Amino acid sequence: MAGTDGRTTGARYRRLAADLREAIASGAFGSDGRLPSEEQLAQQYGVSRGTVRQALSVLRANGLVTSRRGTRRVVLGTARTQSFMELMSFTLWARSLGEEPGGRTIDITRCTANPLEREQLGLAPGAEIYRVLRLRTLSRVPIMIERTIYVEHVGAMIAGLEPEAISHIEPLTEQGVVFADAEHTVDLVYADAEDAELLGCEEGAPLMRERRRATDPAGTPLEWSEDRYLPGTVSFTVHNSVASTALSRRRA
Amino acid sequence: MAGTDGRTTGARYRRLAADLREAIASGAFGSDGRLPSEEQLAQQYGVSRGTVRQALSVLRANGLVTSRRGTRRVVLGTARTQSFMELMSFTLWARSLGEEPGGRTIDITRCTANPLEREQLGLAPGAEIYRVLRLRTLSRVPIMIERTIYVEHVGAMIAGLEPEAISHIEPLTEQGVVFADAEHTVDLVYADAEDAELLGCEEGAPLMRERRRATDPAGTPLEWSEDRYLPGTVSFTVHNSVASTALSRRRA
DNA sequence: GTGCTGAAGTTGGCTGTACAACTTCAGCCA
DNA sequence: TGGCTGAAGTTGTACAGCCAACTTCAGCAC
Repeated sequence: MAGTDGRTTGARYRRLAADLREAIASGAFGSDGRLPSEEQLAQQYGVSRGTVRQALSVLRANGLVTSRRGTRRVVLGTARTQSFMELMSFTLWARSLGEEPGGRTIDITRCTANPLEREQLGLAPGAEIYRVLRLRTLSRVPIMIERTIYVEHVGAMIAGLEPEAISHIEPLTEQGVVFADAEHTVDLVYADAEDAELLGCEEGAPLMRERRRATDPAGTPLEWSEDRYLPGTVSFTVHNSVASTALSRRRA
Repeated sequence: MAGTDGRTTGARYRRLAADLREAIASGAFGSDGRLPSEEQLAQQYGVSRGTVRQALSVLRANGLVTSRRGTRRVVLGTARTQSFMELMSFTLWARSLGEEPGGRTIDITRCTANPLEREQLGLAPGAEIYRVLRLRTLSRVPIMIERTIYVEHVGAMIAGLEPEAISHIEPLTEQGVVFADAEHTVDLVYADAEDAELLGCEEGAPLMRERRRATDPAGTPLEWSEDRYLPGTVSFTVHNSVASTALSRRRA
């Protein structure tokens, strides 16, 4: 809880957003959930109305408050949306749940990217990539199988890690690799022989699949991953509104 | 394509965003995909830099462009994110794909909400709701089964429609019901007897489930729906970034 | 009581300004 | 060649102000 909340660094509007998020979670805005007016918040926190609006737009995008011309904002929910990194990193996510994350690297190889992989990572013919296969556990129970391909310079860092390393993304971050954007696609697939063996299910059993393409701040792809979860272990939730939608339903 | 693009009404930043979206889709920013600076766009369109930034933040949230201090923005992708209403309305969505949407209302009843339903819609004990069960088809092929509960005054409108009505949401919109926010949760479930009969699959077969809670601009819940899709018919895609994340992974 | 009207309150939209933080790149120096 | 430095360019953050659009509600007329 005290990781991102109550922060003392960074932009003012972000600190303010964190403050307000905490206030909402603690039920500080009464039973009707009406927030103070932007002007009142501005005076209260000693910032301009513009800064307040910036902070509130963050909460709005996260589905925490409404916004509607003519009336004060009201609390929509206290839904704790995870940070971007908690979504990228299985390890971070597990820890935020209070569970013990585990990982076993089954295989990691360096090879030339095939056409499909080149397209996913935006690479030129002949480019080298790393393929990584890992089994992920939560409190020692197998949950998910992760097939990731990394761009060469990132994969090289991964290859330098111990096979027992629980988190792959944390070391990357420490070495200056920055993940900035990702596109996630969720659908349903059936376990192949490898999935079945590693996850301990039957071949052909249904699995939830999350495919993810992540890029750095410049828009350069860094990794492309296909994760397969055992049924009943996770679900994915997304909030959207007329004001902002990053969600889409696709025909398979 | 020409539904939301090239608009001539609404806020300036929205029109500008639509313009820029179109320009990106048509590849107007060259092979490197570098956008003009905010200042240049402001002069070009005769608006202030603030308005340009508002427009660009929309594209940013949709994953169309990067944004990074110090450098110009670059095109990330042309991913067509759907409008909020296309996500809410199966009918609108199907039409945007060029497919023929169909719907058959199996059952619609008015009754007293049980505790679970009351919680979902934020109702007081004894409140009345409408339960609607529908089978949805795409080009006459069964795709999805939809179990929706509506708040009383909305359900009453639904109940007044013909059983053959393809779209339920469009009539609601015409009668002034406004959907503003929604929270979607995607996971995997197994078909019960009813699912199996209606969708033509076997009992116990895996299905993709999307649960959705939608509210009006004031934050009042309007509907709560549980949709079950046959495997291989749809997938859900969401873009997120360090700047904005409305997505979260939940432990089941 | 019912319904209308208008004032007050609130958020949305747009402009302008200023500075901070960061990236890029040319040019210089060793 | 290699690396450093500094200037120019660009986006991020914050402030202040103005008006429009909308909601709410008290007060009034009927």
